[in-house]
Amino acid sequence: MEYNFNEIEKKWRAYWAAHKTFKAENRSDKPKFYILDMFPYPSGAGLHVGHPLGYIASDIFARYKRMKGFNVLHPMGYDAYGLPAEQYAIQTGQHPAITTERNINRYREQLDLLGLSFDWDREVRTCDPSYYKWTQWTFIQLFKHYYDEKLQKARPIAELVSQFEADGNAQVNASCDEKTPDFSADEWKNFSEKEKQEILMHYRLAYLSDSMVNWCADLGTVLANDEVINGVSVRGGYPVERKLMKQWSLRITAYAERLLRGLDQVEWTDSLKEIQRNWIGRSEGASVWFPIAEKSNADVLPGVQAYINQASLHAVPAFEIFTTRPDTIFGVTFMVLCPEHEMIAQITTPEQKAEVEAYVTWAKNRSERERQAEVKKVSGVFTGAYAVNPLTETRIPIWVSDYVLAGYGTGAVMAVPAHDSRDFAFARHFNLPIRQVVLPEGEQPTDTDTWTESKDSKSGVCINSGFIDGMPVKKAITAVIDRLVEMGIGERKVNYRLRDAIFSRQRYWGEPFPVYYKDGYPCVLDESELPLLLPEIDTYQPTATGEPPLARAKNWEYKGYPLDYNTMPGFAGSNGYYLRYMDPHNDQCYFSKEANEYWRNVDLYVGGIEHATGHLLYSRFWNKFLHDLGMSCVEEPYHKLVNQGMIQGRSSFVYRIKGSNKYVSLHLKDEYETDPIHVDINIVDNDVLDIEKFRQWRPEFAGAEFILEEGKYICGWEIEKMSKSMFNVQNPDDIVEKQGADTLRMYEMFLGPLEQSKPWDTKGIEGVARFLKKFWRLYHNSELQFAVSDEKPSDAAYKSLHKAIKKVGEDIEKMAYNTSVSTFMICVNELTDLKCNQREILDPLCRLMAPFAPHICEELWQLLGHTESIAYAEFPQYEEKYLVENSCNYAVSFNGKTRFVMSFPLDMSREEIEKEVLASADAQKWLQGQTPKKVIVVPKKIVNIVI
RNA sequence: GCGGAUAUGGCGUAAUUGGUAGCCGCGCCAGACUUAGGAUCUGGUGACGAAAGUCGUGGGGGUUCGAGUCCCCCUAUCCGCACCA
Repeated sequence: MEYNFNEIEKKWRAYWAAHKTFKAENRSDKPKFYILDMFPYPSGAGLHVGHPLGYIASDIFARYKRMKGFNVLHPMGYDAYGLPAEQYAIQTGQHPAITTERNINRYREQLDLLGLSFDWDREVRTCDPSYYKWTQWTFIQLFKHYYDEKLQKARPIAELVSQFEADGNAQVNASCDEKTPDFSADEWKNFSEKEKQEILMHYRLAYLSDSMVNWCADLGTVLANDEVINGVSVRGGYPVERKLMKQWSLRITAYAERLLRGLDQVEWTDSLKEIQRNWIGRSEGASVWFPIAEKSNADVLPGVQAYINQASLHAVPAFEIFTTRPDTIFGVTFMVLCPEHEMIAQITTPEQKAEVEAYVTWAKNRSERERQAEVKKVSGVFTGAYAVNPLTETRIPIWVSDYVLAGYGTGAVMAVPAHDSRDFAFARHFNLPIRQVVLPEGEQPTDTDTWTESKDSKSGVCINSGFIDGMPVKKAITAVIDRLVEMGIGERKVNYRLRDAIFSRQRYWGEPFPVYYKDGYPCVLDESELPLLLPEIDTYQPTATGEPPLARAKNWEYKGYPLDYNTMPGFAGSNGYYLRYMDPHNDQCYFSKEANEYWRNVDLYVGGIEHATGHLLYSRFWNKFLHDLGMSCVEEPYHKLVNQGMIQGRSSFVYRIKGSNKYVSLHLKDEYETDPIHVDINIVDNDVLDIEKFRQWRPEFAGAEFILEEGKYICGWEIEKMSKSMFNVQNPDDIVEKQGADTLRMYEMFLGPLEQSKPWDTKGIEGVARFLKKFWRLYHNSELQFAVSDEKPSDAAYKSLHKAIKKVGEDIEKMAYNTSVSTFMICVNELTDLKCNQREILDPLCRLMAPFAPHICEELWQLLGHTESIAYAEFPQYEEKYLVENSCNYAVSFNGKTRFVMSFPLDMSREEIEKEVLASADAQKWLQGQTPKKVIVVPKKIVNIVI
């Protein structure tokens, strides 16, 4: 029989489905292996060849692990909530559930064509009530917990309440908002219920607060920081502005340290870990309180300590700054507040009031985009007020400028113009003093007036710095912090760039919050009320009064109290999906303890790098929280993570002569003025345009004329993103139809290293198709009848097979599948040349290739007489004895340049090899009578003769 | 600006980790079978050269008997972060 992939693939797809071949059991004596793909958002466009790249790679690994005797969990599902379905609903009025369902079905059809060994019985969809019940449930737990800094763990909020009742909050060491007030036990007891709730909100891990959010008017919703790039939304590219809104947030910052430390325990690429480290942005330094100077015009204010001691710091007007370089405090010549800083109004002098207000208004109204675009432009205004530098006891002016960010540290900085480029630029622009306090090694102090930029101060010794003069930077940092602590105005502090995750979206297509409002403060539903179903509404727009779409829902209330109008963000559902796969049908709990303790965490996670700061951070946080609750037994959810590269498109172009409907072939185009026009790659073969199809392609090309070269129209090409608009999309369905799924699988792997981006070459796949045909023919005679003999194979055949087993085995462990495919090609070429058709070779070869090309291998496996699926057959083991060589080809080089090759027995001594090489005619020719200065013989490798 | 990665034929890539650069495939060239080929099979294919040979892994230095691989400097491209105090 000819290799009929269509029939074979159809047959085995049906077989696997009918036999539930890839069903994973939660109890097994086998070791477990959990291999997960980042589940897709089912878009309306369907899959192109780039999407399955990771799925195929993980599938090969899953199939390999099964053959190695592991109980493999390899599930798939859908990240089904999200903006595109809702945007489409707004445009068409169609319910997003309907379009989502349709897209999922299409995805499933396409995925099924690829022979992926998923356990579909475990499928999850984030928009399914039986799934989002647990997303809502986790939200409720977050609401009911706070983070205990001492235990480094989430604890029930009730424990916090007991502490408040006993001692107030002075002794409490918990993650909370900056503005959390201090209170005693008595005060707590006298608070009203509403006041108590407001206090607790400062501690909850899911909390409602007025926060500065990224408001995207075009999408009608707020966005999390990772959903905004360069001041515009990641989805759609709409402008984003800062706005103060009451929103749910998740206190992910409480976990910053654990999120950072956990990175040391996982096998991710360094670049990905680095992205997360940057995003978390830990910096060590000091928090320092600068007192506001009293109404004194003196430049030097001795006795700061006495001034501070007059009252507790909080009574003296003062503001807090964060610095990583407390050692430069003697170089502080002014202070800068961000325009949003709440003390501005309080400290600004009457004379400066108008100017400051104008600046603040201007700065606040600028979009993020404008602000970021004009980073180099210096702007600011003097408040008229002064602070006291507590160490120099001098009076320093307080300015307002938008180069200080509200979102980082305290929104206020001590400016050290000599050693900070931004402070330097500001000082120069407004003519403020610059004072050098760090002297790099080997330099002499210079007049700061002559400087054109700030001086690096990473290392060196302190100068002009009072008691730390002469100290190296590192020592000075400690010394200054000690002094500040002593004075009662500072402390060591670690600061993070990471912000809490804004968790509300003013959208319809997402999980409703299990929250109602009683007397104006939020309460969570009882767990028994879950899931809180997403209600039906008439239209998916905000209301006339600007309320989110859920405000349109009828009876959207609980026991007469209004329910929350927001829904959760797109990333909510994906946070814990990997846990739910372990026990997807459990309606009593998120997942059972047994299932979790068996599957533990994901051993191999495959997906795109685009989730580096979103999903991968939130999901780790979510899991750590569930770990604190004693539910998820392993703290890091994804042990090994591989980011697959993108498959780029190879676009084809025709060149239209300007102002005409005439097209000139690639190599002649420079003789004309032309415009390149994208042309559908389906009407181009090997860069040759099918002229007739081009004329039919679109009405405007119907009358096209051509200037040909050698009778052909040659198209130009360029590597671009694979996208419909560039007409360079390859549809996997078409390839499966034309070449087969096994060919597609192997070709995707053959393109290059998994983690690299590489273009899709429409021609290259034919080489893989030819290879599979050749592979098939190994098992067949010239009449194409199945013909495998039981004769003893030759040594050469054994060697060829075992070379391949060794290499492929090593490659799979490294996921270096591109070299595996080429190894198969080499092996099949060799066996074909050897006319090998022996069972002892072809049976293991079939198993070796089964993870890559499962359909054809199942078919051959059956022809070989096996009755069980090859999916659980034993992966072949290589035996060293077939690979032993008794001679080696030594490359003989002169001064490092290879000249010829000589073969010697492996056990030949260096001396003998040297003698024989030098005696050979080839060597004599190159020596030309000279005596070699030195001869290097590396056994089993090379001979190098130095002359 | 900071951090990370990458750079090898016309193209995608490979190189036992310091030891014969270019495996495998595409493309290209030639041949076979064919009425025909955009099918199939066989052989060739880094550049220059008639050949002997010379040159050759982004560029420049270095270490070494020997460097695509190690070290230093530079260039280009991609990615992440970016007024982060």
